Amino acid sequence: MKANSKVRARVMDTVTRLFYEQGFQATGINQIIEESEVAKASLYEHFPSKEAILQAYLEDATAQWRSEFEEFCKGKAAGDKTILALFDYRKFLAVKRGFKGCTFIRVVYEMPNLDKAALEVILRHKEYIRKMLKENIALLPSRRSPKEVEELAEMIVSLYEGCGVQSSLERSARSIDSARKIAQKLLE
Amino acid sequence: MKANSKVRARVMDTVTRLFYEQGFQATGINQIIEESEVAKASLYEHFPSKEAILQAYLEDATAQWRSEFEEFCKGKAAGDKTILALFDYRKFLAVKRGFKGCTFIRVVYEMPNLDKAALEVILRHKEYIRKMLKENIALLPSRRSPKEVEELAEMIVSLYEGCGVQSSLERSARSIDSARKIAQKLLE
DNA sequence: ATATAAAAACAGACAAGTCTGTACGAAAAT
DNA sequence: ATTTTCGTACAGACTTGTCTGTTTTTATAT
Repeated sequence: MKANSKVRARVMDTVTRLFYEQGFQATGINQIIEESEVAKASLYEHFPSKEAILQAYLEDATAQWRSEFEEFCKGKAAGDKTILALFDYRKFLAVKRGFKGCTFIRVVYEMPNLDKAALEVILRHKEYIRKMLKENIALLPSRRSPKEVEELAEMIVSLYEGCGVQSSLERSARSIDSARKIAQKLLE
Repeated sequence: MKANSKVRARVMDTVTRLFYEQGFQATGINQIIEESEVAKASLYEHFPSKEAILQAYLEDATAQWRSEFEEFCKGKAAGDKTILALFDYRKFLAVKRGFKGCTFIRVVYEMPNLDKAALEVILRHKEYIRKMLKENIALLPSRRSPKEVEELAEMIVSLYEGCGVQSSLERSARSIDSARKIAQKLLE
C-alpha cells in the first residue's frame, strides 16, 4: 500500500507550494517533512532522494497543468478561442501564484545541469503545447501552408514564454494581456 | 587602494563564469576563493557578504552587456539593423555559453524573493532594451503611431525573451534564428 | 466480530558533510 | 611605514540521508 498512500500526496502538495514559492534548492528536506506533517523515515520510504521528489513533482505538475488547462478549454471552440485560452490560463496561474514565472522554466533556470530525466518531462510538456497550437492553427478559416502554420506556432510559443518572463519581472499581468492581444491579431 | 585592487577583478571574473554555469546558490564562497586564487579574508575585505557579491556581479554584468552590445552595433545602421543585432548578440552569447539562458532572468527565477536592489538593476537593464527598441522602431520608414510603436516594441521584447527561454530548453540556436526572422518580417 | 500477523507511518537521534562568515598573525606589496 | 593580501583554523548553523525502535493502521483468519 505504497502507491495510494497519503504520505506521497501530502508531500506532493507541500512541495508544489514550496518549490514554486522558494525554489527547489532553497527548500530543505526538513521543511518538507515539517509542513507535510510526515516523518522523515516515511518520506524516504517513498522517495529515495530529494532528486526523486523533484522528478515526481515535475511529472505531477505537468499532468496537473494539462488537465487543468483542458478543463479551462471546455466550452471554448477549437481554433483561435482555444489558443487564446493558453494566455488566459497563464494569467490565471500568474495572478494566483504571485507572478513568479513558469513552474518548469523556473526549474530549468535554477539548475542548469538538470537531470536528463527531469528535463525530458519538461520538454515533453512544452512539446504538448506546441502541438496543440499547430493543430488549432490548422483549423482556422484562413488557410495556411504547413510552413506558415509552423512559423505562427513558433511565434505564439515565443509570445507565451516571453510574456511569462516579462510578467514575473514586472510582477503584473500587463504583459500577458498584451501578448494575448498580439496573438489575437496574428490569428486573424 | 581597494577600488582598483586585483582581488575584486579576479572575484568578478570567477563569479561571472561560475554563477552562469552553476547558478548563484550552487556556487559556494569556498569555490569562489579557490578559483579566484584569493584568500577568504581578502574577499571579505572587499565584499561584506555573498549577497553583496551578487549585487556587484549584476551591476558589472549589465554594464558589460550594454558596452558589448553597443560594440556589436558599431557599423550597423540605426533602425531595423540595430534591432536585429539584438538577436544576433543573443545568439552570439548563447552559443558561447552553451545555451543556459539569459543571465538576468536566471537570477530572478533562481531566487523568487530576490533582494530589491538586485531586482532594480535587472529591471533597469530590461528597460534599457525596451527604450532602445522604441527609439529604433520610430526611425523606421513606415510611419507608426506611438501606440503602434509601443505594441511592436512589446512584441519584440516578448520574442526576445521567449527565444531565450526556448533556446535554453532546446539547447540550440534554432529559436533565436527563428525569432530574428519573425522580427525582421514585423519590422517591414 | 475479534484476534493476529504484516505493513506502514511515526518521532527523533545521529552521521558526515556542507555552508557563510570571523579571527588570527604572518607575509607581501606599495 | 602602512595598507593589503595571505593562509588557515574555527564557530555555528545548516544540509541530506540513515538508523533505531515504537506506534498506528490495515488485512487476513478464525
